[in-house]
This record gives sequence, structure tokens and C-alpha cells, in this order.
Amino acid sequence: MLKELNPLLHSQLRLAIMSILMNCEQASFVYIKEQTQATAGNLSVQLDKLVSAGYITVEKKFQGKKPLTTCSVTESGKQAFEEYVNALRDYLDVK
Amino acid sequence: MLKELNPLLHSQLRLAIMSILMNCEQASFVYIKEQTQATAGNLSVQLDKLVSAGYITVEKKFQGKKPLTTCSVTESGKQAFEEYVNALRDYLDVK
DNA sequence: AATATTTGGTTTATAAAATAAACTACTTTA
DNA sequence: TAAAGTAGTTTATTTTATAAACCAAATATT
Repeated sequence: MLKELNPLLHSQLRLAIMSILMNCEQASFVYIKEQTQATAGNLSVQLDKLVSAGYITVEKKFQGKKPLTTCSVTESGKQAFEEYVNALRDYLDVK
Repeated sequence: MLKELNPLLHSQLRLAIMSILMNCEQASFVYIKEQTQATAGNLSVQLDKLVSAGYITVEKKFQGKKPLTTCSVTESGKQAFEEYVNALRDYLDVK
């Protein structure tokens, strides 16, 4: 029987965000925006959801005079991502 | 850069349907319903979407006196599934 | 033999999610 | 000093997913 796919991760944009953060220590709002081609509004909303779930942390500081929002994945986020990947593999494997 | 994930396939239930159909010649409405644990209404709607996209065909006949709805994946559906899987792998692979 | 109940669905209404548009605040450039 | 750019957030709209309600026919129940 196929397992449930964590709905928070089964979203193109949130999955892309997590995928980026799984491959680096941290990434800025602007970098993630460029990589995902998302609008700023959409990205802001989806980041909030990942923060609320405890999957990522977001730090807001200033780099000189510009705001700099930096994101990184939490341990709980890494674990959720791994579980999601494992569940998904069963859907993708054609025997 | 991450590729787009075909939104028609990036849905838990429709992906489960396609996954089942990719692994067998054909499957009945009732069988898919059991395997996916979907409600009949939801399944009916999602099957329709896959039919509209040309990803599956649905044949309705009678087995004795009971209706029997049988589904199978089309060539175009197989191709779309393969493309989806390839696109998705880039999201899942943690280097 | 009427009347529930089950089977195999479809249609429709509602809840949830994704997305974009509009907005804010501050900075840089013309 | 007005216009445009940067870095976001908030809110409104559209889309999607899901379940509830419904239908028709068959089977089981009293």
C-alpha cells in the first residue's frame, strides 16, 4: 500500500525550497527566489509555512543597508524530507 | 535550474493512480479505490482529469449485472509519467 | 412482496492550497 | 526631488482537492 505523501512537502515550490536547502548550509531569500523563479509574494508565503512546520529557520538581518533574509533547514526538516523521499520512491518505481 | 513538475501528475491521488497503472495492464475502478483508499467521488474526479489529459483510457462495461470500469495508461501517459519522474529526481537527489 | 442495504459509480458543494496583485519601507539613481 | 529599484509582506483571487450528496440497479431482509 502506498504511504501518504506529506502535503507540506508535496508542493512544487516548497519542495524546491527544501531541495535547495538540503544541498547547502543556508540560502538567502533572493537566491531562492532566483533559483525557483517564484514571485516574492509566493515565496514569502511558502517560507512561512515551512517555518511554522519547524522545517526551516529564517533569520532577518541587514547587510549594510539592505535587508538580508537567510534560510536554513532544521534537523526536523531534514528528517521530514528524507521520509517524504522514501514514501515517494514507491510511487515512482516501475517494476 | 529545477524543471517544472507536471501539475497533473504532481497530486498524490493522481500519481498513485498512474503508479498503479504503470505496473499493470489494466485496473478496475474498485481495485484502484481499494489500493489508494480514495473515496469513490474523489477517484471519479481524478480519473476524469487523467482521461481529459489523454493519460489514461477508461472502459465501462458490465460484468454480469454489475458495472465494471477498467482503466489503463496510454502511451502519452507513460511518457508524461517518465518525464515527471525524471524532473522530480532533481528535487530529491541530495548531493 | 415491499423495503432496506449494498455496489458502483457521478455530480455538486465546500474546504484548502497555490498564486499573483497590491502594498510597504527604504535606497539608489537620474 | 521625483522616479525607479530592492527586499520583502499582506491580502485577494483563482485553482485544486476532497467529501458529501445523489443516482440507478442489484441483492438481501422482514
